[in-house]
Amino acid sequence: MENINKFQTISKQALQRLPYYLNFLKSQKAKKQSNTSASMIAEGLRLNQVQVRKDLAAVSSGGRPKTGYGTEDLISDIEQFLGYNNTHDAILIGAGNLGRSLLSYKGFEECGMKIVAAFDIDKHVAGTEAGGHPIFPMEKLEDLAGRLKVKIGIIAVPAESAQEVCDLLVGSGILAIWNFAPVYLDAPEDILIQNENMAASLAVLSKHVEEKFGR
Amino acid sequence: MENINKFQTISKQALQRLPYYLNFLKSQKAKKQSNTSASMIAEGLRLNQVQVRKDLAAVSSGGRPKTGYGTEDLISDIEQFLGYNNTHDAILIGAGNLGRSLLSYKGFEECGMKIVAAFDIDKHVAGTEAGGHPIFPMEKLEDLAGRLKVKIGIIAVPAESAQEVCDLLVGSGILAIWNFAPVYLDAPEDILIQNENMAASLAVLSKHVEEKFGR
DNA sequence: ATTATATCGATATTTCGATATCGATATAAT
DNA sequence: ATTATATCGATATCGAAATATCGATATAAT
Repeated sequence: MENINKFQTISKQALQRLPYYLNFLKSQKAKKQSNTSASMIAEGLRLNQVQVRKDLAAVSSGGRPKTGYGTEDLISDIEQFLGYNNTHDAILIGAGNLGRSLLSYKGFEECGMKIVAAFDIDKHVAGTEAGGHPIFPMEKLEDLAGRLKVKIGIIAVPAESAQEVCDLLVGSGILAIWNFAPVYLDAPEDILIQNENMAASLAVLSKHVEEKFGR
Repeated sequence: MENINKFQTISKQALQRLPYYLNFLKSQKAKKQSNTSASMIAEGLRLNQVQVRKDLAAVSSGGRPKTGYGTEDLISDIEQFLGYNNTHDAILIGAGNLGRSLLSYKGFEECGMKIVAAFDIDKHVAGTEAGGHPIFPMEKLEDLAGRLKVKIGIIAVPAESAQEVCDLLVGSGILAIWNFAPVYLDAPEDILIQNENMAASLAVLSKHVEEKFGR
């Protein structure tokens, strides 16, 4: 059936659970489980049944009483919803330690993102390549990003230059930024900034250890 | 039902904002700003004033009307609170692409975490080193982790083996796990699992692009 | 000294996500 | 065919986090 409300809003939290469902569903498929219910996912991932059911309702309408969802159907509904099928191009800025490992990571494409070019301020780095991606000097960014109509930018530069790079990206027509620098980025409201801050995660970890273990 | 920790007076969300405050405060310090108010932080990070004030109240009591907080005092209060001062040892499992770049990342120590050893299932990898850290075979994990009294484990293995590694870590007395595998880990309730799932972040990004741009 | 004001810190309100409840229904069992 | 039940999906409730409001107070300006 058609999803009637195509502008249906799903919460960021729910969105972030979907990849976990996907992973679970794929393991179900590997086990030849042709049907999977919301309750099974909830149990496997130790989540609340209703929460899973609500999340799935936003993505698929193929659920049937007693049997649940067709495993493969649900997989493809989620992938469709997340846009894994039509790949978005991305550019990466900052080919240092982190940048290079992102460039050589092979898992992005199956999540619908393809890094098409990388840029670095360092003239010695520009001209080389990493993970099969060419690295260009920063001066080429605006022109290339515009011509390739790239919509996603990945910031892997040091904290000090992150805002500058952000401005450059916004100026080049980027719609979403994946920010690996540990700073808040100031950008227009319609630009999505997704922060991947290791320090923030670490804060949760070490606080827990402090509390459990005293210091 | 929910195990409320009475000593935990701060939410996970607030905890994750602290590193951003820290970064902002350090840039203030670099600008010779000896005092910083909650309102300044809120404006700089585009957050709600009250939210920042509440977060700060949980970590410091040095705020004064009209002047705000002493920049350096607040920095050290936050660092103290997050445990950046007394370093926790960690071990990393899985010296593949991702694992190796985590091993060579230099920023963890200033956040109070030090990777003391790495492990890998592959006999060819064990015996080598990465980022100045020795890599041991998996068999040595339990013994080493126990003797070194390590409390943090970092999982950087493929999805398939993540649960197995998790069990091993829990058995070795680990208190908190930083999980880079895109799977839900089943562990006792008092073990903290902090998931770092790139696919989840990507989901948010690409959904945004889909919505803004159509296909 | 008096006044104005920026900021803190406490309390109230709102918002939003998580959870509980319950009726509807497709399937399996009898 | 009838009945039992697992599951869906909708609605209601709950709770935590975000935000608004406001009084108290330290500092600066007059």
